[in-house]
Amino acid sequence: MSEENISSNRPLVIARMATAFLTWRRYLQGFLVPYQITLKQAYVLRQLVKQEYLYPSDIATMLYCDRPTATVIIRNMEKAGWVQREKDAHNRKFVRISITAAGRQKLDELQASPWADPPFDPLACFSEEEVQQLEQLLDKLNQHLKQIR
Amino acid sequence: MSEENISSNRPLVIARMATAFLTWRRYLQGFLVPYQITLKQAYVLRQLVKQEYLYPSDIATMLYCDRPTATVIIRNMEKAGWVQREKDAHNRKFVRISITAAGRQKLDELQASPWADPPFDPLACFSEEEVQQLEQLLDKLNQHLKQIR
DNA sequence: CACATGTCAGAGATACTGAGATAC
DNA sequence: CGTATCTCAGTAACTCTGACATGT
Repeated sequence: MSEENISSNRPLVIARMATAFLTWRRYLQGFLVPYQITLKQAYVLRQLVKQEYLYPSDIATMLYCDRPTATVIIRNMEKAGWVQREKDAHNRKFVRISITAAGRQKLDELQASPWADPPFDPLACFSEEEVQQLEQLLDKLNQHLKQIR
Repeated sequence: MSEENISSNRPLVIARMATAFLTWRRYLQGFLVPYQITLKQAYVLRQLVKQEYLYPSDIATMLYCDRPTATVIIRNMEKAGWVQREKDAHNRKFVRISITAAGRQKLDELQASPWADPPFDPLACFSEEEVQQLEQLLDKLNQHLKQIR
């Protein structure tokens, strides 16, 4: 998106974040093409290895999507055999999503790909100080944007 | 996307830009729901009033998508009656996309909605100086990311 | 009952690949 | 001929709305 792109009049700043984000996303996605997996799915796998299990609503939060959307994404991953779902015995209105052996194997493949360690460093143009500056500004922004919810 | 979200290991910075961007996009999209138009479509309309006509490849660049994707988006807008396509008389391999009367009317409606002038200012948390800092950092980043192409 | 979690159905916009027609 | 623009077909993932079943 060249300039104001998706956003409204004033916040060209957000448009620039969009450009950077989308560029980076496309770059990473390119590495995953041979592996028949999407970025979101790969991200979920990466989280599941650390967590033992997650609830669908956790995944929705992580992926920044609605719960019905998360259901679809989880279903696609279940079809691929990477995750499984089980009723939570302690609270039966919850469902535990956990990674399978096939899912672990898939993630291992991915970890050996450039996706896990991209040859291009997006922050190479910055000094350490600038990185911290940017981080702080973005944190402040996201904190502010929480009011939107 | 809560934290590293869609991105790879190191660049949590980009993940934060994703969060901000997606939050803002969802916020704006919400205003457009009653109008039966998407953000991308509204953005294209806004550009077309200024430009008299655009080529599909221009639109692809603006929307940060491939040309086939732009074709689909343009087709959807043509179905809705907001744009029309004509062969470029000077260079017949080009197609001119221009806004119709119905498209102008639609955009007029939108301009009266909060989409055109959102009540929430995403940058209200920043001083003028910080806004400029952020802009500069983002420009630098995008400049750097151009090497990816 | 209220509330939250998860699912389903359905629709639609988006995104990509691969191929091909057309024009320069 | 080589290149660029645009389109089409087909596929698939994502996204949302609205409704609903279930469990606390």
